Amino acid sequence: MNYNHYDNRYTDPTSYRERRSDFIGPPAPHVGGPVGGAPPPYVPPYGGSGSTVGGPLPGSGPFNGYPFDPPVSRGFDMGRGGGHASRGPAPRGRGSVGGGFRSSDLGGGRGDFYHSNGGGRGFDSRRGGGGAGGGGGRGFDSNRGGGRGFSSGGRGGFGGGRGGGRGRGGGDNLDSLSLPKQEFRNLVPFKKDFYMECASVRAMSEQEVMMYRTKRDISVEGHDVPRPIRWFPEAGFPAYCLDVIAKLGFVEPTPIQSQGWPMALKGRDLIGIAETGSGKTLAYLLPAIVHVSAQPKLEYGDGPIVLVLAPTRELAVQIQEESLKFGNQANVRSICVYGGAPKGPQIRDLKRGVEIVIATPGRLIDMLEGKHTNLKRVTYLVLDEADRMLDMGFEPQIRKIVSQIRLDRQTLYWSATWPREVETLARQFLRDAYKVVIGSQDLKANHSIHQVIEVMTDLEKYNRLITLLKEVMDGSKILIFVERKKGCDQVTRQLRMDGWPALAIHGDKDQSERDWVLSEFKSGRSPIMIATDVAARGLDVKDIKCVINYDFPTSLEDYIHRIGRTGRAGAKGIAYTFFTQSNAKFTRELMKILREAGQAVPPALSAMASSGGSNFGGSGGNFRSRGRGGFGGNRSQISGSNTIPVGRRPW
DNA sequence: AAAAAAT
Repeated sequence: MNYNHYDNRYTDPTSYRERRSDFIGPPAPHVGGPVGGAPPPYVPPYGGSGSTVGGPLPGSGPFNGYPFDPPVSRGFDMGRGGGHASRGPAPRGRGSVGGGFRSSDLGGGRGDFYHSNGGGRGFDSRRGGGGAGGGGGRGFDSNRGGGRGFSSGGRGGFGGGRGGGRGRGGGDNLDSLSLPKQEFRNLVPFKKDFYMECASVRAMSEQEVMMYRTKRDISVEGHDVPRPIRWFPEAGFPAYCLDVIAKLGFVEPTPIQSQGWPMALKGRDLIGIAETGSGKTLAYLLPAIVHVSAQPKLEYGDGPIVLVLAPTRELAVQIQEESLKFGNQANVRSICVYGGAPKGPQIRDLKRGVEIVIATPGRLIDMLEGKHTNLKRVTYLVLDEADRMLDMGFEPQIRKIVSQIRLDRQTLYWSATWPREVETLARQFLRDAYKVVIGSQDLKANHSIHQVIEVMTDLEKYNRLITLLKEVMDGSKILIFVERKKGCDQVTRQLRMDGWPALAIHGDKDQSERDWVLSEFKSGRSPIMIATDVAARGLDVKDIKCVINYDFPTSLEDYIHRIGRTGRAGAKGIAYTFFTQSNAKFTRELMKILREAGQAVPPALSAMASSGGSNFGGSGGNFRSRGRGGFGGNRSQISGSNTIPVGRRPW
C-alpha cells in the first residue's frame, strides 16, 4: 500500500482531513451548500456571501484556509488583461529537468520527428530488411541475429532506423553512459500468443465480420487479423476478470475492445486508435494480465513483465488504479512509478518485485539509472497517449527506455489522436504491427460532446466565463483549460475572489497539491478545476458536465483530448471554447471537426476562415500548426529547407 | 508563443 499516491497526506504534519475541514468548514448546517451532498441549484456567489457550494467559509476572505494558497511570488498576479503582452524569455519552471532530455541532446542534425524530412533517418531501410545496425548503431541487430532467430522478419532494429550516416557522436553518450547497453543475448524465450478463437467467433461468416466492423466503424490493418469478439466471454479472459467487468456494469465491449483484445492476445504489436472515453485502458490492461499470468514467476532481482508509459503522473496513477481492480491475484501486482513522490517507497516496491509497472518516463529512467529495477523481463510494453509520448519532448526518453527492452517484446500504442506524421517514428519501435482505428484516422471529436465555439477577444474572456458559469453551474463538475500555468493561477485566483469554488492544477505545483486538487475535483467537493494541459489527456473523472477552453489549445489534437474529458463512456457532455483572432490559424480545421461531429459552426467562426486566416500574431506562428490551418497553408513553407520545420500536417 | 517529464 505504500505506493499509493496519496501517501504524502499521511506524512504531512496536518492530516488530510484537517486540511479539508479547514477549507470547507464544518459539515455545515450554517454553510449554504453541503459540499458533498445533493447539489442545490447553484447560487452565483458574488459578494462572498456564505451561500456557496464549497465556497469561502463564513467570514473568511478568498483563499482563506486554502491549504495550498499559492505564494504571490509565483506570479499569481491579479492584473488581468494583457495576457499575451509579456514576451520575455519564459521562465522555465523545470529548467534542469528539461535540459537533460531534449532531442537536441541526441546529437547533431537529428531533429525530432516533426522535422524528420531534414534528418535523413532512413526509416524505410528498416523494412527493407536489414539496416545492419547503421554503423555506430547500438548493436541490437547483432544480438538478435546471434541467438534466437525470433521472427524472420527483415527488421533492422534501431540501428537501421537511426544510423543513416548520422554519426551519432556526443549526443549518444547520454544513453550509453547513464544506462548500460542492454544485453540481449541468450534471452529466455517467452510466450505471447494466447489467443484461442472462441467457437462462436469462428462461426461468423466473413460477411458477418465485415458487417460487424462496418457497423462499429472498425477498420483494421495488418496481416492475419483476428475477428472481433462481440461479447466479453469470447475474449477468453480469466473468470475473475469477467466478474470484475460484470461488477463494473459493462454490458458489451466497446469497438476498440472487441477488435483490440483479440489482436493484443495474439501477442502482436498494435496501434489502437479510438475516441476519448472509449475504454482503451482496459483494452490493454486485460491482455496484460493474461500475458503476465502465462510468464514464469518473477525471481529475485527481476524487473516488471509489463511496462505502461504515460505522459502525466495523474494519468499513470489512474491507470494503476484501474489495474488494481483486476490485479487482485497474487501474480499480477502493479505499481506506479512517477516523479514528485518520494522515491523510497517506489524503490522498495520495485525491489520487492512487481509484474506491472506504470510509469512516467523521467522517474523510470531515474530508477533504471539507480539500478533499482531493470527492464530485462519486460515483454509487454504499452505507450498510452502514444502520439504524445512520441512528441518532441518525450521521444528521447522513450527511446532511452525502449532501448532497454528486448526486441521480441509485444508493443502496443494507444491514443485518440494519431497524426499521420507520428506513424513513421512510431513504427521504429514496432514490428509487424496491427493497426485498428475506430472511425477515421482524421482528427475527430467524440460525438456525444456538444461543442460550442464562441468568438471573442481576450478582454472579454473573463466576463464571459462568469456569465457562462452562472448559466451552467448547478454544482456539477466543470473543467476549465487555460494555456499557461500563470494564467491558470490568475484565473483561479480571480474566480475564488469572486467566490467560486475553484482550484487549479498544473505542473509547477507540488505533487501533493496536484493530488489533492484532483481528488477534490473528483469527489465534487470543489466542482471547478482550472487546468493546463496536464489534465488534457486520459484523465477519467466521472460526470464532468462541461469543459471550457478559456484559452484555445496549441494544437487540435489537444482540443480533441481536452473536450474528451467530458462525454465519457456514452454520457453526454458539453464543451465551450473561447476563440480569438490569435487562434485564427485553427479556424478551418476546427470547422472541419465541428462539421464532422454534426455541430453548429458559428458565423463568427466561418467569417474568420474567409477573412484569410491571417496569422501573424507576433512572431510567426506555431510551427506545429503551420501548413495545416487557414489559408496560410503553403504560404510560408520553404520546401527543402532544413531550417524551417516542416509542419505536422503537410496537406 | 505552452505543457509535460527526474533531482
